[in-house]
Amino acid sequence: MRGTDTELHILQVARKVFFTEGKIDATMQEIADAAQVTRTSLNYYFRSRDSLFKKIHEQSGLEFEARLNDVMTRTLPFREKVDNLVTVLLEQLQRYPYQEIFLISDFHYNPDSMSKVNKHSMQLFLKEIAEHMEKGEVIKMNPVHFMVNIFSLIAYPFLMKPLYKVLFTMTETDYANLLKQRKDVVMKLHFPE
Amino acid sequence: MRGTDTELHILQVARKVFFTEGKIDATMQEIADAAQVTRTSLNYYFRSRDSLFKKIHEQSGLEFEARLNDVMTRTLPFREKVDNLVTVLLEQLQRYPYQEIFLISDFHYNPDSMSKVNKHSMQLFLKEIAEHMEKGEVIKMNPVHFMVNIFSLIAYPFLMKPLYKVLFTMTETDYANLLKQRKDVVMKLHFPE
DNA sequence: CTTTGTTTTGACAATTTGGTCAAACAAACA
DNA sequence: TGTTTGTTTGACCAAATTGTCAAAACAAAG
Repeated sequence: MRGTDTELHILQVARKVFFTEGKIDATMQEIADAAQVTRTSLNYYFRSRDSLFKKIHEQSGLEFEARLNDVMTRTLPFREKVDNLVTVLLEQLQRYPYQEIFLISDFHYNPDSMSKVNKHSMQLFLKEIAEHMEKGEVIKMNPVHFMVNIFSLIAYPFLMKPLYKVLFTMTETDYANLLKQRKDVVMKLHFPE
Repeated sequence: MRGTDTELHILQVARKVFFTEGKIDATMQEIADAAQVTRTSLNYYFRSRDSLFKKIHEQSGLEFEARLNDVMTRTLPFREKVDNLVTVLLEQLQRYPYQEIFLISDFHYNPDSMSKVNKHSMQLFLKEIAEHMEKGEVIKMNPVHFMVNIFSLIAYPFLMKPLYKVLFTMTETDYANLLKQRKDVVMKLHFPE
């Protein structure tokens, strides 16, 4: 596989194994197999498992954060802004439903990994939410609750898919449809008719 | 330590390590230390790590499910019923915030572990929700969305506590207060004035 | 065709983890 | 007191996993 950028390829595959398939404790061998390289190659490109994981973790975190920042800081009518925010969330979770879980699990072993999160644009956005609540465009509540609501209502159904499919007796496509409707649910709950 | 019920003690400690502290891949040694017994004792009482985990998993699942069923089938005014449901959820997540996550992670390796979930009382409750929506007591939507909303709005903030504390720049007590307000948020969003 | 620097590979060592076992132990009992 | 029963322990082994290394394979440049 010379010539093609193996390093990038491995990163993408590993990311998929971890964050898409949710194989939280995938071994180097599993990742190597998935990427169709030998395990030794993994150590050649990335020193250790830890190093590989950290790289993916960080890269993914930054990427996601950048997209969120992007949406939150763009000048747009508030409702559209929230709409875009939800879209970004949906896309992200479609691709990497387990990323946040990893973040949280990892936290117990690297408690400082959170500290890098950029809080500034969130603070600005919270203020913006408050303003639009004043104007009556949005249901009134603590803006933090508003954000927590959006994240929760979108992310959790993705996480719990295996369980909820059974609990509510739904087929794969049923559940996929349900997920598609989530944006609508979120918007209707928070924006008064 | 004869006389005292070591087995039960170990179960409780292990459960705490797994589901409360979120140490998703705690080793036998870690659990042994936490329970202040030797690792060999763990194998004496429970054959293997797998067996120990399964026992906790199953026991916890049944316990939680029983509490949910209990609430959903009790005859009560609908609004109080939902109120109780949320209370049960809150208590459960207060104690074992990571239980559901384990369930999901585990799913990849034991896909059939979900099949035991009791779907009957959920189906009944979904019908009940629909009826009360007809009467206009609850915001109208697909009852499945209603349930997913409740679970999501309550559970996710518990899971994401480490991240959200940082993201929203909150102290421990600030966040604890936020969590206390979640029931109110859920109710206000779904029950019209 | 040879040289050069990079990539890939297989064999190996080190570590971690889970599980077994026989011996030691303590309490209950004959 | 000596025996039985259930519990605890430390010493082992086996399997899985990670990481290293030197040699081989390779592609491109000279």
